[in-house]
Amino acid sequence: MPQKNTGTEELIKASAKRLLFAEGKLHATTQEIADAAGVSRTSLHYYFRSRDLLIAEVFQEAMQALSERLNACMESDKPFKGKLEFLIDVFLRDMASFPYQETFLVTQMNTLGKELVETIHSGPVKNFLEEVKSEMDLGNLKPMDPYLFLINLFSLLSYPLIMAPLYKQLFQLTDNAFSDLIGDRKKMILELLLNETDV
Amino acid sequence: MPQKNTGTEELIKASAKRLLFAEGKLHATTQEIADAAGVSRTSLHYYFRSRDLLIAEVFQEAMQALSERLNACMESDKPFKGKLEFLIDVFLRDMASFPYQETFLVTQMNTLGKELVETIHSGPVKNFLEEVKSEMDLGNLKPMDPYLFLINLFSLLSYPLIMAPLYKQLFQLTDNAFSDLIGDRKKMILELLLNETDV
DNA sequence: TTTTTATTAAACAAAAATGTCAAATATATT
DNA sequence: AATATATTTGACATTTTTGTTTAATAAAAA
Repeated sequence: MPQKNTGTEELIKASAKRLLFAEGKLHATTQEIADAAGVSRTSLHYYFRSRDLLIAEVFQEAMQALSERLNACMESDKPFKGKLEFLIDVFLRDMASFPYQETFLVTQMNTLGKELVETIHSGPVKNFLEEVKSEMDLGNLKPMDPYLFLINLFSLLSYPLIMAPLYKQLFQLTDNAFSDLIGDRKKMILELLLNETDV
Repeated sequence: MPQKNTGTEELIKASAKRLLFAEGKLHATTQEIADAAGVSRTSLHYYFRSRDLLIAEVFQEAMQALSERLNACMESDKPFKGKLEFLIDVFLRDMASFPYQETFLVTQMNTLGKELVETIHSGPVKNFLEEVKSEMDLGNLKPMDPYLFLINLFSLLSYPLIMAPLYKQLFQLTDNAFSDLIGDRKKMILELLLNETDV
């Protein structure tokens, strides 16, 4: 393992993430990853020993990052609606660059066991859920199980970007037509989830 | 290729679909598929010549089936709300048995080109979208681009089931707790999408 | 400059997955 | 029952992917 840091290790991980999360090549080979990083396949082994270890590391980092992103939004020092908007902004941006990240995580959890991740869970969710509950009591949100509110929120945020190729095909929409369609997703989501007419 | 029909060919396809769509093993090997079907790997080659051809056939069938399911719901002889409920029922049932079908389709479209599917598109969507528009004009639905209504609908239907393992982990929910949560999904979706309090 | 150390690469080895073929088994037909 | 045909299998071959080793290159330290 290297002691000096030339950035190659991070470059390889970043390239792997690009292939896996951005392009949706969920089983990119070591060769493809090395090519994407512009290094030889041997370097990949030098830094990570095996494909499995590289994938495991990428998985762990993605899981950790997701959890932290979630926490950062939910713990931010804002009123509820501000937190919500922050969360939407953050996750929409993330989905735009890495639409297949969640898909990767889930398929990994399916093929491998869940041993890898048993450490990870998002703490601040509970507090945020309390806030959601309060907002419902205040009549600002439709009353429902606060977990469902969150799941609905993430559904509306993520799914359209994950399944874009499928719906472009089924609905016969061009790339541009589709982009226009989901262009103001934030507004759409807020209108749907908040009990207001003007958000 | 066989002339008599002993069901083996269908059995192999069904087993492949179970692995791919139900268990989310998006790159099941020929051996795994053959094992799941209880036949030898050679039979798989006898019927499909190669893994690629088997996958292509499964892909095509799934795409076709999806499109037809969509059409059947949208063309059904019911008032709008009936169609909508029918569609929700059909797709929720489908998601319960094959949660990773859409994921498979999309990742295939990403790795392979889109040449395979250029024939497939859902015709009756356009008519249904007209109906959606009418309902909006009548004030029964929040006004928005009708395509967005559809995409929101599918998001709420599919995403929670696709990402179940991830959210169980992040929210620290048991299988039962999660099932309870999304138990009455239909009611939830209708409440969210329709401009009524009692659906 | 030489010596050490980190990094990369090319060649090779091993493993895993796919694909082929000839023979065996089962099924139907006469 | 004998023959023909459909189906399945086991053994082998090929290809693809992964992993290792050894030597070359580049960078830093002495």
